[in-house]
Amino acid sequence: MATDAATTATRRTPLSRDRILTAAVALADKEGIEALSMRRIGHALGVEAMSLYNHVANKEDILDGMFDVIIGEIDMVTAGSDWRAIIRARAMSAREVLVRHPWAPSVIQSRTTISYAAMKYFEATLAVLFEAGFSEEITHHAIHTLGSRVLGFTQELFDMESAAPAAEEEMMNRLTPEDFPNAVRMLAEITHDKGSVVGNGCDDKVEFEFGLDLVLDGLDQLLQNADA
Amino acid sequence: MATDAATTATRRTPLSRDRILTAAVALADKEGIEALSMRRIGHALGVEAMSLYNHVANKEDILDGMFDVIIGEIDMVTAGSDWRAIIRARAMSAREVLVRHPWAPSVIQSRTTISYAAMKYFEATLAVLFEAGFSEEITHHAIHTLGSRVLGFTQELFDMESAAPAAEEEMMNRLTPEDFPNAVRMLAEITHDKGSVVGNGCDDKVEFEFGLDLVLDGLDQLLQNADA
DNA sequence: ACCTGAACACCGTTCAAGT
DNA sequence: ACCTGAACACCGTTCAAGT
Repeated sequence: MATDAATTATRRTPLSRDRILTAAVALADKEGIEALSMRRIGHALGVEAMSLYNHVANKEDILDGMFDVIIGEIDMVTAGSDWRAIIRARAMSAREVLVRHPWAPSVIQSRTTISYAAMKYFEATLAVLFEAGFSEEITHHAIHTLGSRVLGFTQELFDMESAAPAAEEEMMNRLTPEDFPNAVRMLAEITHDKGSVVGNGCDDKVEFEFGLDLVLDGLDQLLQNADA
Repeated sequence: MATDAATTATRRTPLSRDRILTAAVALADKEGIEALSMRRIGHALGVEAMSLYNHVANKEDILDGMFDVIIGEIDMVTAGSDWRAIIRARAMSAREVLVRHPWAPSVIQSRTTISYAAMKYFEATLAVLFEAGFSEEITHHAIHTLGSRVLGFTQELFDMESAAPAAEEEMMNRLTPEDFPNAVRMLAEITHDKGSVVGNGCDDKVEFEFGLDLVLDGLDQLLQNADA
């Protein structure tokens, strides 16, 4: 209701990236991801589809933005004395966000680049694990295992080699020690065996086995306890 | 090269569901899932797109079939004395299949119905767990946790309530004790709290927490060992 | 019985033209 | 600076018409 000089034209709120993303998320929530088209997003905003291109690069750009909206909805709790409670609370919050937006897993899975917001999300999780005293190696394993559990992240998301070289370079340039101290710490320690399926120094098979064995160990323990 | 009376017309092999699925999988492997169109599948088979509709219902039907192809490629090992080795070998095989077909996770995630082949795959895993002596309850948890780890299965795949009522009924009718003794055993035991997010008697939040805590327990153990 | 030409209702995206 | 009409190259799908 506040009307300053810049927003006198209330008849039609000017388009913006944020408004487009908000409309896109609302449309996907209500009608499903298969109903999300440039034409229908435009319609929801009272505008033609082509107008969207003045504020977003293309549809992929919108999907990237929707991913960021999702990440922004996760409650990144920091309170709590032990690492476990913090990680658990964040994971439960992430799960709740995905339940709210059933289209999110498939959108996340289809992303080929990792955004700044996503990197920040991981940085924040790494910080908790390092703070707890986990080694670089175990932290690396843990982030893979938790990632696949919480957000359905797969190796593809971090397969930098499949990304455009320019995008990879840009990403690496943003990965400064000031901004991402924990990510840099982890990357510096993990061995770089470039022959593996995924790039980025991760041997996807090793990571998969780590998580699988963690689960199998847990199940085995339950079996032993039941027998006793 | 064997030419019996039935296959003299070698010039153009007649279309069939299998040939279409094989072509679709090959196309997705080579060009990516976004290149998979009815027109391009037809082109690969030297046929117009409309001809495909004589052998498959629609594109969704093709995607369903591709899921079955994927399942068929998993090596369902039965050899091995202990349950753990068997489950582990199957999971590793499933992972290998997904690496070979990078489009598979997104296709799996987008399926709304569960096929007979998929049900058989789960039945075979349930059999191993029951044989090992796991209770119905733990087996239920385990199948959820392993499912989300191995094939990226999410709750949606088993959300029968979101499926068409007719499809749900058909699925239930096929779930006979003769054909699916272990699935029936598990379903009979799990509590039916219909108010939950997913139907089918599963409380998705409980399943998520079970798997998450299994992982957190394992990580905590690693931390204790490192400190000692 | 199986294949297809033409058509319909959609897509994402570009670009010159409007204000 | 921002929006749009018209156009292009695609989609999935139907259906009457061909063989």
